Amino acid sequence: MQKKYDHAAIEKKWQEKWDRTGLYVADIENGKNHFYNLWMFPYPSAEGLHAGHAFASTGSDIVGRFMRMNGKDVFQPIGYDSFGIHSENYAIKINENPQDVVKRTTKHYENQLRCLGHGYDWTRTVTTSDPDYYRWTQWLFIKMFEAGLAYKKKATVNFCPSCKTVLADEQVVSPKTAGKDPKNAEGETVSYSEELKVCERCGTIVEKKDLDQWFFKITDYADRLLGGLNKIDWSRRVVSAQKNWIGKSEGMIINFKKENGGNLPVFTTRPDTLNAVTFIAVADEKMYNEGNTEKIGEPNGECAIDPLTGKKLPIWKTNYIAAGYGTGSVMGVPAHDERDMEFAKKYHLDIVEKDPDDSLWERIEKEGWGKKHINYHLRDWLVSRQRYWGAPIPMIDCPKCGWVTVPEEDLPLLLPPISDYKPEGSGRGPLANHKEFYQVACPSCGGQAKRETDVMDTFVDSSWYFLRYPSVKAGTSSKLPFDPVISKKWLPVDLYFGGAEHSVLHLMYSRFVTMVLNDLKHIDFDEPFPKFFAHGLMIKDGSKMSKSRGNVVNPDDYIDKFGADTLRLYLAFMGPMDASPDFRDSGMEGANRFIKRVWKLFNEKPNEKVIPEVTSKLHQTIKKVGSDIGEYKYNTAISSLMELVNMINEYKTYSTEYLEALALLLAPFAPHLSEEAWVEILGKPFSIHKGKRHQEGSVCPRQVS
RNA sequence: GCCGAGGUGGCGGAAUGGCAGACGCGUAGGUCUCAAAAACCUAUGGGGCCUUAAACCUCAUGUGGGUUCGACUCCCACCCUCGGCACCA
Repeated sequence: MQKKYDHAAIEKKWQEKWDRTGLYVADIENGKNHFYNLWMFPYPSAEGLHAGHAFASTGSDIVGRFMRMNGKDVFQPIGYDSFGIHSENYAIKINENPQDVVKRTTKHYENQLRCLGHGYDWTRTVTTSDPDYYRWTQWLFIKMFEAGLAYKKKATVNFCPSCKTVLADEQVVSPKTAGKDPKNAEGETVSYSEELKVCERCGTIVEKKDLDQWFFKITDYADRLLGGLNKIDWSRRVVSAQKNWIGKSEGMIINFKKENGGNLPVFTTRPDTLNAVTFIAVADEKMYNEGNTEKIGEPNGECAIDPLTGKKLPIWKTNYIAAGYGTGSVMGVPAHDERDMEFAKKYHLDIVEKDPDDSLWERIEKEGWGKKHINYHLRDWLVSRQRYWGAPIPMIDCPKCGWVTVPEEDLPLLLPPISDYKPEGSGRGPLANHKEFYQVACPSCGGQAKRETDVMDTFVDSSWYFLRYPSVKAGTSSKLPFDPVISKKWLPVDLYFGGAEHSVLHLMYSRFVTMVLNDLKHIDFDEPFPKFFAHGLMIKDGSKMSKSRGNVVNPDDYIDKFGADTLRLYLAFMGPMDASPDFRDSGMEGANRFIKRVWKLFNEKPNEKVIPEVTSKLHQTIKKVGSDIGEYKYNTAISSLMELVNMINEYKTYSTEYLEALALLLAPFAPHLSEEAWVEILGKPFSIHKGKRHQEGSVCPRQVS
């Protein structure tokens, strides 16, 4: 009687042994053939990991296992993006302190991740809300400030009335992108319109406010961020999204002289159409109304002079010019611009039909009317938040010395435990109610000064975490954010695996921070992720799996019922990793059937029957599995394994050669089953995940010859 | 409007110039069983031909053209879906 495959016992057994023997602990100091395999760390939510996380993390784990078996020293770390509004909101909801909630949720995540059977190095984890981590986030802020790349400025910014904090431009999106029904400040759902600008997190329509805020000067790096895209191997849609966001336009700034003196500069990408200009349009913020596409305007009473003809050009105040872009004014050329045409028709302005003249580019510069200019859509990164659960900004405002950094030896600047941590929406963070926090002596002159009471956005925390993993060591506190020797060896990340939803958020901020740290000589590379793979988003019942839609699938139930190997196999078999798979229960049975069939195969009475057809199929399969993993097409790798298994069964050729190879090929996808077969049935030395040719004490004959 | 990805059975998907639909799900029939489940076997794109069977014919990869001995695949035009940007001058 053949024994049944007891997935629960077998998976538990190997997970414990892997952990006990440190199978996945990377040799950071001595490893030579390094492969830094990184998956975007999750933020620990109350609900725990859902099937989308399992899909993505399994996709990353398969590559890691494959590389390890091929002799790479794989470093595959994991951590938690535990600081920030998402964790804080949940704490508020259940009326607990975020510190306690995070302790619980990270533990839950760890358990879930372990149950999936991923090969993480649990000796080097990162938790962004841990003082030993965020002291270095504060260090980063100080470095930014010292380099002149952090500044506080009063500006018109986006404010979310529900989150009661300002947002970065990148966190303001269309309702479609947010994946939520748009809501007004009172939390009522409003009718959908693509024009609406909402908070990426909660879907609430953002407000404009004039507030004093901290920015990072990412615009200084606009051109490098754009240029760097050409030298990295990233999914095209992400490259495209970053290009669009940076939004480079090449043109000219032309200085029109006003009739009564003074200049009026305009930015244009079409100086060759200067010969058809008939008016000047300037932005008027009072007329500007979000989402209103009806063009309105009125003459401001002045005129500018056309440098070509000397004619007077009326200046109009309008709502169709964006104040924050270019110079906030444009030259109106109805003949070559639809919007100018629409405006000119409505207000009966002149329309001059003239062909564009390329020689104008040169002439305008020669005559001194204007000069070439490159404009970017990208704005500086707003990093301060009027919330509690984040890294305090390490800055002190002294009436005498101005803004002074907290001395590095005083880091971490601890986030004090307070009970009134809920946001008020007053434009100030909860720490602003705590004198004992903000009343400090100026580190420079010793006089009475005031500490900044805003905290940093969670995207600052995650902008550098990948630098920390290799240098961190459990149970030790650090003297540096990252060790220069270790970083030189292990960074940049060899393969970054994650979702495309962070295209212009985390993925751009990380590139920016890396470039800055490179300029400051802390690291010797300027692209953190030379290879990034964007997996698809998991779909359930036709829409993106998300908590707000209530269509999340908890992987735990499936692990209980079928085991992690079945779940992994099912997730990997659904389609190519960059597609968006639709989660269905029905397919799970098929994956489980395959696991059981393979188990049965390993338990057949061995024979040494070798059939050329099967051998040939085996070799094709070996080739295909390897190349498919390299392209993240696990579905076809698995289907070829299924074909192989079908053929072995058909011919009843249970030879050791076939079974060993099958176990090895299956190991990245179903690590527990293959380990059990390898060690317990085939009698091979632990562990299959070291790969056949790289096991201690076992030398492959092929390698000897 | 601009940039990017895509469109193939009932479903997920395979095939990137050479037998379209691999592999899997589902469905139908069968074996086993007192029965069911599980497992296994067989069939499974549409239409046609045929007493039966083997076989055969024909249509079919979003639409319309083209290149080629041969096109899901390459070229041109268009339609639709998804992602990003957008009164950005």
